[in-house]
Amino acid sequence: MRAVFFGTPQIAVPALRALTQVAEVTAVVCQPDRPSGRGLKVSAPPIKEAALELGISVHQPTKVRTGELATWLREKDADVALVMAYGRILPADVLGAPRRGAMNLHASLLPQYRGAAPINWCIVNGETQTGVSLMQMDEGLDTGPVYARHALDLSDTETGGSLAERIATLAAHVVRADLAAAVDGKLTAEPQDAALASHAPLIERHHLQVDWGRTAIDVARLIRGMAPRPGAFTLLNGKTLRLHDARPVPGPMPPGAVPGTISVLGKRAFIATGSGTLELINAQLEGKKALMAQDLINGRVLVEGVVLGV
RNA sequence: CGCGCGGUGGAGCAGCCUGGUAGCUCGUCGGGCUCAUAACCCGAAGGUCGUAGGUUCAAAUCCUACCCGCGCAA
Repeated sequence: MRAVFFGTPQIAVPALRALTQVAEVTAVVCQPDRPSGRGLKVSAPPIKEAALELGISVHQPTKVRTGELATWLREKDADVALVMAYGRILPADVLGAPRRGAMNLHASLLPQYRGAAPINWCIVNGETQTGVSLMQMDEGLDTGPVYARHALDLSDTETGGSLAERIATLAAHVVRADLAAAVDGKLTAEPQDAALASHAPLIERHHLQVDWGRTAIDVARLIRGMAPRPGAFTLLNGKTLRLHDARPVPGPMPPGAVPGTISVLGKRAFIATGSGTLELINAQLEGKKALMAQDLINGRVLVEGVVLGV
């Protein structure tokens, strides 16, 4: 089997490595090197690094719809294009270029959580299960027929980061277990039931700001699902306070506390919410490193009675 | 040259603007107190104030350069 891999970030690296075990990977396609980070230094996507290490040639088209990419891909004479977190919606001419088209590894149990950020949103929404789906790509957003779904149980301590690692590993397993059969036509792709579909949109900054009027459980899920990146946040005296870890604690709310109010008890910090109390475990003030609650208390970043969110 | 913040005993911070004795909350070690504690009291050790220059009688503090960490934005 000859394959071309499309992907960009770290999460797709294990799948690429797995693909090299079950197919001849003739090329890797990823997003161009871009200025990024502090100082806008140009940096290469993790998939590029991995591909070069594996001795595979890398293609980084700027545009995907000019027809050039489709022509390039046709010349590769591949049986399949395997796509995971490439970062661009591929047009029909590209999808149709390999003999068996393009297949996608998606980090959810489709048709749930179609879209850009299924890993984060499923934790934020308190799901107990998610997984990886292998599907035949069509022109829609994660709408193609599904060959296989592999499920994963979520604990109430799962974070976006920990789940991303598990998803990456599982995706690699799916490549080894199901890809060849799908390409050979031994697996049938079942159409998704659109009535059951849900959407996991690209995360924007307004999604990340905590609303202390929500319940402690909701806030904790938001923090966990967005940790460690992109990270939920609140405001502390007008500065950004990124929230890395927190958990709801049992017991009644302090009477009459305004949501967002901090109370310091010994070495621990508690925050009143719209319903229930949240213990802050780890947070980071802008310009500073991430600190445990005790350090924030010692340094008087967190003091009794301060209200978060303003 | 994208914008901004920071580097002070083991941890987190204050002090810097308005140069002149190293401060606070903890931790550690020793002693004491309490039926008990998210405790409390007494004492001790521990710091080239990121690095290198400069200004000055005197620099954590003012000036210059560099190194490192972080937030935002992409």
